[in-house]
Amino acid sequence: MASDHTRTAILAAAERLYADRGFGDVTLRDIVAEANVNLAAVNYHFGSKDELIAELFVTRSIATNRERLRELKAAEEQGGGRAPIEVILHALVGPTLRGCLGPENQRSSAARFMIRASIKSVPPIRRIKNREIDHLRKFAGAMRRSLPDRSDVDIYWGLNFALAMAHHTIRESERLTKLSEGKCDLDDVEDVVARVVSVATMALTAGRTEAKAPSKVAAR
Amino acid sequence: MASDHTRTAILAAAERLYADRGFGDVTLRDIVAEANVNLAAVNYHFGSKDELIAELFVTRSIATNRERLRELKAAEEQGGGRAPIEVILHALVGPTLRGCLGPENQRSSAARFMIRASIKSVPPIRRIKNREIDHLRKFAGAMRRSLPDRSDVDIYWGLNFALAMAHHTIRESERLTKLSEGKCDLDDVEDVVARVVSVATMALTAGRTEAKAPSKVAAR
DNA sequence: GTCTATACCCCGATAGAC
DNA sequence: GTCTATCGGGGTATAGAC
Repeated sequence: MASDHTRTAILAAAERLYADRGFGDVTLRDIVAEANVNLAAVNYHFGSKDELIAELFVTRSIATNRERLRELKAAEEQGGGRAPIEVILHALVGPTLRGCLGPENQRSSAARFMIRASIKSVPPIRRIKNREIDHLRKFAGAMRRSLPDRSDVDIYWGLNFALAMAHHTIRESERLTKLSEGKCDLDDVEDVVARVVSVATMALTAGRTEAKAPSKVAAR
Repeated sequence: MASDHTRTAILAAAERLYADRGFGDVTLRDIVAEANVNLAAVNYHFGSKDELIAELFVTRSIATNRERLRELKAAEEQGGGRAPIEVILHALVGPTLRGCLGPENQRSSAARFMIRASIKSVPPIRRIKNREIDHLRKFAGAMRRSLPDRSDVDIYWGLNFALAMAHHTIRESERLTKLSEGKCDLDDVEDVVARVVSVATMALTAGRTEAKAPSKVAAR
């Protein structure tokens, strides 16, 4: 209880510093100085630098996944076990986008930490992401129930593209702002969510893509 | 001439080792051992570990961008300065996907290096990517000419989503394979290209997204 | 169980001789 | 251009104090 003051102080200091300066530029010595604890305490409580990062990541990650499933479950219950595809996609990408985007000046250090994590992807984070497959399978199942005529392959590609748009937009938000000279407003989170959901829905509902066509288009 | 044998040997060894084991797990000492050169030679020729990685990345990156522009130019000339949107998108994502995907067993170490680079994104690589904005602007221009009725904002979002799908599919190809239990065939590159182009085209040509709608859907 | 002091080893970088 | 030697600093491991 009072005893994990050290542990908590390390987590708080680490999250703040990582959010501000990234993983590579923050040393454990920086963190322990900020938290006013001893260097060895990090290894005692977390085992290694990577596992400290992992701990921060999972905490936030679990919260997002819980919110995703909450929205998904609510939607399927309301629809009698079969939700509209837009609503499923909304549950999939909404929590993630809402957790990382939004007005810059009010972005929590937790949010900025998650953006860094999206970009850098150190080993422990990839490990955790790979364990997320079971979580994604639940969405694949809901999508299959929503679109029973669609092939599994199309479902998976739709899921992949939805996540692609959400994560890439977070990862490269700075570049998109620069490229569009500010015309793309990344602070309007609900607009971004709507755009991603809209495109992903089209991908999943449009007449079969004639994917196998050679399409030698523009091949010199 | 004979003098840059050292330089070349370092580049070759570095690319191979980074492709196999990633940036974090390969030390300069590993590289110089593989290349049979002296440790200090790396800093003499490249300045730092990061700049060595950057050199490898730009070489490959420039080749891809050249191919992209070649396809774009050919398409616009053929269409009298105005190419179909599918063809523009094909020129945008085709070279990148072709350079990183394909049958696993025939993937060059250059290709595997670029996949690592897509995932890890060390500082020098992000620096280079930010310089790519001018390159992307050329595609935005072509897209605007192709779809003159579309707003700039929609053009930029379409461009963003096209790149998102391409890069995310490369980054997370392993996860998609696992998730779909092999049903999504990432070795069939032209199929992947066709899928990305198809979805991005829909995103850009479908009736205006009613993006600003609050869309309180599923909000508990 | 917690926390501290300290030492270890390896990494990237550099200086200076050749 | 190339090499040897070395430096500062990073993460990690351990021994022991509370």
